[in-house]
Amino acid sequence: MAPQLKKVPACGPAPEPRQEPDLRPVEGSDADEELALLAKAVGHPARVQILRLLVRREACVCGDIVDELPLAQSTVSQHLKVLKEAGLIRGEIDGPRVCYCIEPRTLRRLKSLVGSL
Amino acid sequence: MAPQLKKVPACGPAPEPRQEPDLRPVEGSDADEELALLAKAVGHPARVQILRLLVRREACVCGDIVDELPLAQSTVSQHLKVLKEAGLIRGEIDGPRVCYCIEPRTLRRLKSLVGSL
DNA sequence: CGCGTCCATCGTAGATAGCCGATTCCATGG
DNA sequence: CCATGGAATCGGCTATCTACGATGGACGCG
Repeated sequence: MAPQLKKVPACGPAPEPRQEPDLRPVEGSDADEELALLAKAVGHPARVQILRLLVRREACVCGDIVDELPLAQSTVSQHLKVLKEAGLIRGEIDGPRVCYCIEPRTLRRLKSLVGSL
Repeated sequence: MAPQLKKVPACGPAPEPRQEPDLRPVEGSDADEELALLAKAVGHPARVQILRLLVRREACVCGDIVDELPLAQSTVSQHLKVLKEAGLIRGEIDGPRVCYCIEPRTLRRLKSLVGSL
């Protein structure tokens, strides 16, 4: 049959199954800046909700996020942009839609930085 | 005369040596809100620096924080207020000075919430 | 008492964040 | 080709953040 005619979600849940140790330091002014940047991105309930959505579903949802949140489409799009700029999520064009998924590396990085406190 | 003339730092490093498990859930809309609030408080480099300072020194520093940061005293005071309102630090009056220290419970809570992502 | 120290708060100004409706962009489907 | 629908961006408004100097209150010392 066709190679894939199903809903292959464009951005897979695990493009890197083996976890690199992430050599960057968790302290120092650079790390402080990085932690502040990531924390700021997480520092809004809607964005936490989006992150949770994307973590929960291994697959990446697209505009379903808009339906899930009590916010206008444009507002959700802005929150997605913030998360994307922080490197916490990734968006890929999947045909007519856009597919978002978490960036596990950055999420792990955030956990490391918070854990270092 | 003076009950204690030693430099007892007013807020000890461990007022609760045994760690309660913290029964609150790490998911749900309440948890999302809580995580967003804490993350927002951490979402500034100066505040990350302050937290690091207070974690590093088990003892609580007071206005030394001002000397440590390249900011005006009033600005530092505001950052301290933000952290205090988030419950991440605690301030106690220690004679003529004010003594700040981290609130280990809240910090642990933050780690739990971030870890749940 | 009067002074100096330490810290919080006030007032202000500029920047940023959050929200929305309206518009634009763009890949598909007809 | 144009039409459609999902998504990003624009414009504008309000609210919050960040920073600072200045003011004010609490405390200990001389």
